Amino acid sequence: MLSTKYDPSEVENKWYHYWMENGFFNSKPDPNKEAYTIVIPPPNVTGVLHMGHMLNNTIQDILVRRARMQGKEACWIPGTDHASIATEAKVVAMLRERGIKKSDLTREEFLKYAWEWKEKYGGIILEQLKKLGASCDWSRTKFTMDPDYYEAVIDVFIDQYKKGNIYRGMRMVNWDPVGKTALSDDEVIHKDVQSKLYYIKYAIEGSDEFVTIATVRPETIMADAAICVNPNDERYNHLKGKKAIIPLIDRAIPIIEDEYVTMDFGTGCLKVTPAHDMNDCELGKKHNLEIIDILNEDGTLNAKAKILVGEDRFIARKKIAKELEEKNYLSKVEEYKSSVGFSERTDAVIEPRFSLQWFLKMETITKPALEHVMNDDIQLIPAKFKNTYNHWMSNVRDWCISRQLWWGHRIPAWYNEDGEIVVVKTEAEAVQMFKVQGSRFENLTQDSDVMDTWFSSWLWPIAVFDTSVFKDGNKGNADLNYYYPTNDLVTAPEILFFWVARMIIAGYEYRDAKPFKNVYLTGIVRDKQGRKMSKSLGNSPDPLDLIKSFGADAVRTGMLFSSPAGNDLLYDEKLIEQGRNFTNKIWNAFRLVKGWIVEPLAQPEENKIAIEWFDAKFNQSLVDLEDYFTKFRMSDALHLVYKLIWDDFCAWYLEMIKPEFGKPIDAATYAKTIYFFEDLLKALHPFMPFITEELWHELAERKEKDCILVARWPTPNAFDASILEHGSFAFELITEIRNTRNAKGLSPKEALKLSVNSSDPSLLKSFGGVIKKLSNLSELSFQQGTVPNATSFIIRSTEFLIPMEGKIDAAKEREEILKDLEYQRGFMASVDKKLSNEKFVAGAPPQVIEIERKKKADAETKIKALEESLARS
RNA sequence: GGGAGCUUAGCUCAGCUGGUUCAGAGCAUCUGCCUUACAAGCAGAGGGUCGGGGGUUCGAACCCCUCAGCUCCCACCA
Repeated sequence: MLSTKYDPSEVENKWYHYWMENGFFNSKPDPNKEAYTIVIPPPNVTGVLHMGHMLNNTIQDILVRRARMQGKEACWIPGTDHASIATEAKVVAMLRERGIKKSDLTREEFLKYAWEWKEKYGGIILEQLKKLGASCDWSRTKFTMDPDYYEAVIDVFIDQYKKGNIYRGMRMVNWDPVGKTALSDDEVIHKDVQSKLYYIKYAIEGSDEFVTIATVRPETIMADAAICVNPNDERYNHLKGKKAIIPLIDRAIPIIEDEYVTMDFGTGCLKVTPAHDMNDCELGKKHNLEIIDILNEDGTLNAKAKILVGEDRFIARKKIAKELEEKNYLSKVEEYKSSVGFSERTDAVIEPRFSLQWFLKMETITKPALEHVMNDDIQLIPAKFKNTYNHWMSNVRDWCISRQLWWGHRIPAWYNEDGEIVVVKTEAEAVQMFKVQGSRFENLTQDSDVMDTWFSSWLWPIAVFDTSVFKDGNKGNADLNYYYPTNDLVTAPEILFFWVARMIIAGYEYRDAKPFKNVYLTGIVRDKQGRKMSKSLGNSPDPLDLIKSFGADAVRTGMLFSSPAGNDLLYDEKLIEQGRNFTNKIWNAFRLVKGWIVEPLAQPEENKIAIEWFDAKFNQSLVDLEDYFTKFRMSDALHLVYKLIWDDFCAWYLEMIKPEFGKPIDAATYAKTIYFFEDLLKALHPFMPFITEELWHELAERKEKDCILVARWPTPNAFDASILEHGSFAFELITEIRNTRNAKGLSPKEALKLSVNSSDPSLLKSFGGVIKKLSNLSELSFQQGTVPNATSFIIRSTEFLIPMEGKIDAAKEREEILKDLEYQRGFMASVDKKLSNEKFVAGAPPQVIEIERKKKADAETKIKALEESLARS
C-alpha cells in the first residue's frame, strides 16, 4: 500500500544516479541537432551553495532540461571561479587560525596552502548542485585556474599588451587596506556614512591670520600640498599668493586658485591632498603639487606623516582631531553625511592610493559590446537593464587589472635590473627578448601581481570549450564552433558589469561574435522583511537542509513560484511548503489512477466529454506555456503547469471520470488518462525533475533508458476551442449548485433536482452527465416556467431552479431576491446611461457597443426572472 | 548630482498596443466537510476608489502633468 505522503529522499538520489550512470547529461557536438548551450556563472571555488545559487541554477536547469526534451543537443557547462581576492582572504584567515601569518610565507608556500584548500573545498558547491538536480555535463567541469585556462589568460594578457591595449602606469587606484590590493572601480561599493566635517584653521605665513578649511579627513593634513580657493572668491583675495602653515607639523604650503572649488561649500577653502584623494590628485597634477603619501599599504600612518606614525588612519583621525582642538586649531565640527567607498570583498574602507598598476584600455574594445546590446543582438531580460548597460559602457574608464595578491594568474611581465619591461610567457623568453633588444638580461624578476579575477572569467564562454583559441591564428576546435555562441546566460544583475559586459567584450574581441543570445537577470533573494540574505544576519536558510526536509523538487518550485525576472524574490518557507504540497498532490493523483480496476467496458458519455475537454484544455495551455518560455516568464510558466495539474486535471478531469468506489473504469478512458498524465509530467519535468521521472516509470513499464528527461517535449495540437467554452459554462453551473448547497446548509450527500428554465436541452451541450455527477443531482430537467418552492440563480441569461420543498426560509429567500434585484436595476441603469451617450455610440468600436448591448439584454433577463420568482414567493 | 524602476486584496505579485480574458493569481482569512487519491486535502465565501491630486478621452490600473513614499544602479564636491 502506497503512503498518502510522497517521500522524495530516496527517489531523488536514485534518479540522479541513474541519469549520471547513463550519461544523460553529457553532450557532444551532433551536426544533426541544434545546440543549446548554457555556461554556468562559475561560483567561487570556496563558496557554499546559498539561496541565490538555488534560484539561479534552478532556472538554468529548467531551460536546459526543456531544450533537451525538445531534441536539442543540450549542454550545460559547470565550473568554478578561483575568485582571487575572496579566496585569498579565506586562505589567509584559515592560516591565521592555524597560527601562520601570510607575511611569513613565500609566495610558493602560500600557493601550496591555497591549492590544498582548493582541493579540499573546491568541489563542495558542485556536489551541492547535484542535490538540486542540476543536469550539467560534469565531464566538462572547468576551473578558471586549470593549467590550460591559466595559460589562456596569460595569452590574452600578452595579446592585449601587443595590441597596445594594456599599459602600466602610476594612477590613483582604489586601495583595499585589508586585502592590501588595488581594486577596480566596480569592486568599490559606495555607502552613505554619517561622519563629521572638521573645520581646521591654518595659520597664514607671516601674519596672525588664519584660513579655515573643512575636511572629513583631518588625519591627512600632514599630506597636504596646498590650500585651494576659487579665483572668483573675493573673500580670499588677500590670501592669494600667500602660504599657509599646516597645524601640528608646521609645514608651509601654497594657497592656490582653481575654479574647481565650490565657493558655497564649507568655507570655500579646500585642502589639497594629492596622495589621498582622487580629485586632489587631479588638482595636484594641474598645479604641479608634490605628492606626499603618508599611509602604508595597511592603512597605518608612515614616517612621512611625521606624527602618529604607525597608527591606524581612523585612530589617527580621532587623535588628531583631539590635538587640533586642544591646540585651538579646530574651529568647529559638523555632522555630515558623506559617501564612502567600501571594498566589495573585505568591506574595508577604500583608500584612494597613488600606485603603479596595470590597466586595460576600454575605449575601443567596448564598442562592439555596446552596439550589439543596443541593437538587441544580445537581449537583456528584463530589457530595462539596457539603459543601465548603455550608461556604463559609454562611460567606462580604463580597467585596473593588477591585484597585489598571490592567488590568481600572475602577470607575465619581466623586469631587468634597469627596470625595463618585457611581456612574455616564460623567463627564458624574457631573457631572449632582452638579449634581442640589447638590454641587460641577468637577474630578471617577474611582476609579483596577479590579474583581476574578471580578467579570467571574461573568457568563460569561450575558454570552457577551447583554451588554445586565444593564440594567434587559431580558429577554434570543433566544440567551440558547435556550441558557441551559447544561448542563454542566467545571472544576477549585480555582476552585469563585472562579468556579463566583459564577457561580451571578450566575445567580440576573440570570436568576433556574441557569447550568448539572451541574458536572463534574476533578482536577489531576500528574506520576508526584504533584507538581503547574509551570513551575519543569519536569515539565510541552508539550501541543503531545505532539500533534505522538502525535497529538491519542492525547493525548486518554491523558489520559482514568485520570481519575475529582474525583480527581487522575497523568500518565504511557505513557498517551499507549497512546492512540497504540490508534489504530494501529484503523488496522490497517481495513487488514485494506479488503484483503478480497468475493464473493457463501454465508455460512458461523461468520460468522452471529459477527455475531449481536457485534451483541448491541455493543448491550449501548451500554447500559453510556449509563449511564457519564449518570454522567459518562468514563474508564469510554472503557475500555468501547476494550475493545469491541480485544478484542471485533478479537480475537474479526474473527478469527472472517477468511477464509483470499487467499480471499474473502462479501458479506453484509462488509457487516455495515462496518456494525459504522461504529457503533464513531461510539461512539469523541467521544474520538478525527480517526481516526474519517478512517476514516468511508475505509470508504465519502460525500456532501459526510456526516461522522461529525454522524452519528447509536448507540442500543441489543434483543438476545438468551443468545448472549453461549454466546459466553463458547465463548471460555473456546478460551482453555483455547490454554492447553493453551502449557503443553504445542505449536505453534499443529499441529491438535488435541477430544473433549467429553458426548452432547449442542447443548452448544456454534452455536459449534462458531468454536471449531474459533480454536483450530485438526481435529476436534470428542462422546462420553461416556474417551479414551486425553488431557489434560483441565473448564469449567462439562463435561469436555473432547484426545488427546495421547505428546506429553506422563504422570507430570507425573498429578502435576497430583493437585494439582487436592486443591484441588477442599478447595473442596468449604468449600462443604459452609457448606451444613451451619443458620443460613446459614435466613438466606440462596434464590438464594444455590442458587448454593452448584450450586458443590457442579460440584465433585462435577470430582472425579469427575479421579478417572476419574487411574484411566486 | 545623474539615471532607471516601483506603489493594484492582509502578504507576494500578474495585468502586453487605453474598451471581454479588467479589476486577477497564489498565499493568508472565514464557513462547511476526517466524502475510501490527497486534512500537505476537498467544497464554498469574503476582501481592492489600482499611492494622492489634476488632466486628455465617449471610456483610464494602463496615456500626460503634479505631489508623496520606496528600491536599485551610476557618480571623486572637500
